Amino acid sequence: MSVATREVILDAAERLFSARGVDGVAVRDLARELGLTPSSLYNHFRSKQALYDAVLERGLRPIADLVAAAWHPGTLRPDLMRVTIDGLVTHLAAHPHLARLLQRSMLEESGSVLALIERWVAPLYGTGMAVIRETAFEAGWDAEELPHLALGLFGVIFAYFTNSAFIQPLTRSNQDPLSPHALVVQRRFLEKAIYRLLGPIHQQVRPNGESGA
Amino acid sequence: MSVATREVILDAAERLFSARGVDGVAVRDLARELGLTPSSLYNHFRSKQALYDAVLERGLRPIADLVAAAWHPGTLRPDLMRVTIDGLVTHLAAHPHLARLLQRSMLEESGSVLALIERWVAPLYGTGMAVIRETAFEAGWDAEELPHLALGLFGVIFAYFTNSAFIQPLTRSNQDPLSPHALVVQRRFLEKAIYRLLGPIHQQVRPNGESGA
Amino acid sequence: MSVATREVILDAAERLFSARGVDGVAVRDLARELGLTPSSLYNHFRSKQALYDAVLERGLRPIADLVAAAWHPGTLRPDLMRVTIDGLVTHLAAHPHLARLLQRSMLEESGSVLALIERWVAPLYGTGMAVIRETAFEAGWDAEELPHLALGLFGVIFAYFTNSAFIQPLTRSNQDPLSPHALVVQRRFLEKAIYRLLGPIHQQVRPNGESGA
Amino acid sequence: MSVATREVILDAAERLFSARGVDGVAVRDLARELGLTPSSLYNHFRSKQALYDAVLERGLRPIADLVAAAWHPGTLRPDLMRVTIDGLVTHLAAHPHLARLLQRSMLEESGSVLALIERWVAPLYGTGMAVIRETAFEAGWDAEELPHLALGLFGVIFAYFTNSAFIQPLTRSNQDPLSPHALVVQRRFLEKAIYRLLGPIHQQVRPNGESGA
DNA sequence: GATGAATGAGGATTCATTCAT
DNA sequence: AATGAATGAATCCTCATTCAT
Repeated sequence: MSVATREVILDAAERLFSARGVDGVAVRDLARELGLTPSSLYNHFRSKQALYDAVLERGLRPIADLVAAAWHPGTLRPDLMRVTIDGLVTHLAAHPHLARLLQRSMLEESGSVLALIERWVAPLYGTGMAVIRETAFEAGWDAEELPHLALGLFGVIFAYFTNSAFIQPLTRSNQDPLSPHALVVQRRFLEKAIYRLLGPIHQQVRPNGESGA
Repeated sequence: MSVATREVILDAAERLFSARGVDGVAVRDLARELGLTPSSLYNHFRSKQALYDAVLERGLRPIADLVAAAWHPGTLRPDLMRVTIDGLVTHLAAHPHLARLLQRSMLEESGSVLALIERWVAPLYGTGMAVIRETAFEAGWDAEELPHLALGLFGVIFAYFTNSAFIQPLTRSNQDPLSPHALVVQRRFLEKAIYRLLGPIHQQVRPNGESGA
Repeated sequence: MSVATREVILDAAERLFSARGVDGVAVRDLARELGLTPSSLYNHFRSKQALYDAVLERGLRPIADLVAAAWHPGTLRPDLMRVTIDGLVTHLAAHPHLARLLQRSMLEESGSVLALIERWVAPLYGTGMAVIRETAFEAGWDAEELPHLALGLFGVIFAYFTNSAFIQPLTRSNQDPLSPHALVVQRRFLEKAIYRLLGPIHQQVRPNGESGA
Repeated sequence: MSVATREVILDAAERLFSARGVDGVAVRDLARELGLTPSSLYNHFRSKQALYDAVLERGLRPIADLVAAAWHPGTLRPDLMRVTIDGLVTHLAAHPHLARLLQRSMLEESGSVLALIERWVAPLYGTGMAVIRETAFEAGWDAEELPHLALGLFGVIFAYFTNSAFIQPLTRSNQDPLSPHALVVQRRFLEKAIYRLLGPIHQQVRPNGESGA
């Protein structure tokens, strides 16, 4: 029973934190959302910060796992990449608050987030870089460009989920950015985009006119 | 004198707001940083919110201008794109807090940010979409993919400046992500990446095996 | 079994209350110290206040008894005094928290402490005054000085146990103020001091130069 | 003006803290007593603890000064002792809360009080011990008894002011323990008592029968 | 322009206590 | 006897803002 309650609390917290930030959510609000008093909440989590940590951990661990699964020591097959991307999109769509939560935490500067770096993002970044390192050279990237490429890929992949809710009012279409169709398009877009960024150059023409051959 | 003071205040506010968010910065902190009392600050700005608006306006207007300049009604020359990217990178590097400030504001949900959308990001998004619309079709993108592409491009371009400070501790190199050399690399990376995403497909092979013709 | 549990609880409560005061000890702390939950504690004591009362009663009753034993209606033999002092020192040394607990309760102003006054300290004070009254006149004290003398004696006798823990860091010696030797010295000191204060003046010279004769 | 306000606040705080302890006084109560809101109080003192520290400092410094004045390097004239005692009684009577405040602080265990020990009580204790050391030997005290004597003297001197308010309901007389007459008596009592404890033994008979010669 | 003082509206957290199990 | 969950009342403190000087 306890674990269920915990999950319910984490759900609400994830939703509110991702929407308004940790500081933007009063424990009172969270409690009201749960039909509890603030004091009762403190019987489940020692502090708002601890609750935030738990939310981050629960949300980020699957992402880290997902990315980690893409890396099989020795053999990195390119088709694994697509599977990973697909999994990622599916996960982010299933947990619509996650991307914003992650971006928020990356903007914070509290000591707790530094711990988060160590625990969750570091392995994620490490794996990502390993994947990139094995693919990027024959895709025409220089060694010193790799960290930039990594951040760029992060941007391409996450920006949609992080910012589409914000952008939506600007587009004429009133489409839900997480509708099945929108997700199909996003998945297709991501595959194409990442292939262009990480795939072999073949006869691709470099922007500054050098031929890829 | 007044205008100089105003700029000094805006500088400090931009730095603090980008680092800790609007809610994370107490007027007290800001005043202390400026060697003033909170009361004195109110001689310059009617409210904290007004100060935040001014910071956003001062920071975002050049970006909007920059992008707007890339769009000459009728003729969209591809070389303008590179100039625009260059200008953008230069501007973001010169105002290292801007990207974080923008991302923060895109995550907020206050009514004031909705106003911001109308005033700054909407034209920016409009222009961006116009540019994309003229380039993307012969680059092999479908119409319904364009909004996804727009967000993706936003991600590629801004992610470096938004998150590099966060990522830096993870990389072994103790390089300043805003050092001249790092900026050269980022500029080069961005040009290549955007060309890959927006340039003509020529004989590029599509990821799912369809020929580009 | 019940009585043993009760004693264990009272022991812990006495220790914590004397160290941090009633308000300074959360029921939670007390429970944790006992390996219980706060709720469980309430199976043993109706309220924190009731627990405090019990602690005071258990701690102060022996003192009251001790002092009461010194007074045999009619004959108050001076050697009984020394026995009483000895017993008091022994008791305070055996219950190192008692003196602080008593001093704390004398500083409080809650209604409950007023009840405590009636029940425990009043007879103690009464007996003490009776003893003093029978001894002090031929020791050279005036009638109106007697209450002052009573408080002075209380101070001499209890100050060591109340404050030695606080003073100890100031003394160079790292001696435990409750070590057997320290107690021997304290006992000797107290006997001498009380004899000087309550003993016959004989040829003692008064401070202002009047001869005692 | 500011300094006056500060004094007013410290006065009220001293009164309340001494009566109910730091934890027993809500900032709200203190503010109400001053005709302020709690927030306003925080414009004058950074925290309740800082206010408490200031109260202790203001209250204890004169005592430390007083005792320090009794010690003239080299010559310690016994008549200075009486002057010191007189001054102490006068000061404690003029600041009726001080003794309770001091006793309270000696019972606390917070880190702040440890700092207090270093700053105020340590020199006080040092000077006291120096005085005692020069007087006590020919008064018949052994070296190892001196710390006990010091605490005993502390008890004799302070107990009246610390506990008289508590004891008063027990005495029949409804006399104010701080009335001028009561203070005269207390002063006389203290002089006699201290002379008995610290004066030369002459032909005094030791309690255990040893002759003083 | 600058500032000290005041304040109302929160906001996180603690705590003693209850009650159903 | 023990306990997990719930809670109302407090408590300390922060903060944006105002206003008289």
